[in-house]
Amino acid sequence: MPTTTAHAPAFKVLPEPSDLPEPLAEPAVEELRLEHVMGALSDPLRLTIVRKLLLESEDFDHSCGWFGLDRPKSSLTHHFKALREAGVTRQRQYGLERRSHVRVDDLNARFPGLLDLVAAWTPQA
Amino acid sequence: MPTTTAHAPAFKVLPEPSDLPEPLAEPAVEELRLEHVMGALSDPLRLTIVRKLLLESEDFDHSCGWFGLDRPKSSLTHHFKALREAGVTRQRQYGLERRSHVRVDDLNARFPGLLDLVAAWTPQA
DNA sequence: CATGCAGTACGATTCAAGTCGTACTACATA
DNA sequence: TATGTAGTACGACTTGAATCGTACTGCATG
Repeated sequence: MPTTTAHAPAFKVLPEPSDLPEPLAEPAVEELRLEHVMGALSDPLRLTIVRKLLLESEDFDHSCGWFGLDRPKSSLTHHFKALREAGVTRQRQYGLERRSHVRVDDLNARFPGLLDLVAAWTPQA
Repeated sequence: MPTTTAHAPAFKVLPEPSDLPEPLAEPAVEELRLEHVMGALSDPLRLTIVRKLLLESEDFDHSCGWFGLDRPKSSLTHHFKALREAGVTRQRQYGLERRSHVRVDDLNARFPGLLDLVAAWTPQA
């Protein structure tokens, strides 16, 4: 509690269950819908993102700069949000960066085999 | 076989490789694209159609009336066309009816496991 | 404190998709 | 030949997605 700094309303003093930042808003496992996941994965850029995470992530989260995608930042925000809202990726805020990883366990539990298809995907010639 | 009915301009005298009508235009197996298939399967009505074909078709083609979908005919045309153009279904013209079936072998060859996900899908509560 | 950096927020534009009504074709059959 | 049937074709409308520029926030570091 700050002594009496008139404006400051104690931003995030909730006890954290782990040392990781809280994930951004996302559907719970049981809320995952095949049609939404399919919709998220019907875009080549998003397939590229998810595949790269699956094949090269080495179990780390990655900021959207890591992907080396040649698109304006606001476009990337749009696509990463689409993936998160469909439940394909989880995003956490690490200071300045918002890092993503694929919800592998959740997706394998609900849609077994789906991620294998994404990993095997190759962009159009 | 009519003997010599004056007007008849012999509509389909091409030699048929089998006794089935020719399929309507569709992508070849090697042209199937995951993003297009995903896009076709990102719609609940189309998931309903494909799942019903997978679970209840008994290896027969089915006209679009068979599905009992409560939508205008022109909407159904739209969705069956979307499925066919993505390569999910094959359509053949049987006289008046245009019957559909899922391209099970092609899809299993290119995207193994995908149809299992569709078969396990259930519409939103 | 000024600059740079990672990313969001907002708004504009463009384009595709879903939805449907109406009109039409082609065939079957009463 | 008139009616019904299974479906397409076309056009209109509406909604959502993709695209991007610009402005902004919050933090780090010179």
